[in-house]
Amino acid sequence: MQADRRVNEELARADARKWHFAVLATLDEFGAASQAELSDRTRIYRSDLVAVINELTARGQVDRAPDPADRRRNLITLTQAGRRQLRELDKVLAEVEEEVLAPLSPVERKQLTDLLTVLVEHHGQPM
Amino acid sequence: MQADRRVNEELARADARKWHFAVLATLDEFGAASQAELSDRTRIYRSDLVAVINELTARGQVDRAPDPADRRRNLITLTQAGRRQLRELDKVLAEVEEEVLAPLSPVERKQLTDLLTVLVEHHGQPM
DNA sequence: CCAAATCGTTAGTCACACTAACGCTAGTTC
DNA sequence: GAACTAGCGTTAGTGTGACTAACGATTTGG
Repeated sequence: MQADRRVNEELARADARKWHFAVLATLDEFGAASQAELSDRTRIYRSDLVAVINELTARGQVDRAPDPADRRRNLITLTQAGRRQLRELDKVLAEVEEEVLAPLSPVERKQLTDLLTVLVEHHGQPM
Repeated sequence: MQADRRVNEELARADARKWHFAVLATLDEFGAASQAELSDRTRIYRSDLVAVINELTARGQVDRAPDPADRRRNLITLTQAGRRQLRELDKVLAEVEEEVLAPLSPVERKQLTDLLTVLVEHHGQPM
């Protein structure tokens, strides 16, 4: 919870929240996608995603356009500004991570992430 | 987040939330206390604690009475029903923990809790 | 004795998880 | 090709939890 609070604080200073980061990072990793795909990948409910995409488009960080191949869909695309913001947030989050993990040695950090990775992968989507 | 969701689900089935558990457990560990002390120990804001204590008294799990030694204070006391509920919640949470940590061996579980303990103790209250 | 601090309380904001329902579009079936 | 079904985006609303501001009552320290 304390780590979470620090993350939120620092993201706020960069005019962002966790959801914004999640969407930007997902678009960067998997490329342009519909809102439904983003919802699946980020675990953000499609109802909440609407507002997030609104905010990101208002900041010019993503582009929302109807998908010509399926007119029910919106295609969300990462813009240059979005890519810049993502790099910025990556930096911010790396700093917080360093701060949070400060008391652990490199070996211990690897142990911790390995253990947590096992947990996440074990109970995948459903749980 | 998935573990948190499971915890919330199971607590809800026992007619409780995380805050209720936190207060009951703290009263059990440190004995009767004022709301301000509970706020310090549980990290629940004193403004939110009011409602939690209201709910716990409504369920008969704690008792709220003015402290004769300092009439600004309310003394919160664990009742028998509160102790019973705490034991119940302990059981529920142990089950969820077992479920969450299922893929880890006993040694790995100890590693994980040790690492997390280091983190929590390193950045104590402030952070 | 008076000012400052503490305590409980009320009211309100914000982030995020989650549900229900509606209109639109696409694919399927008869 | 009409009707049904399913998927998509959107709106509105609920509940939990973190956090702030302010107020009346009481206690404490100079």
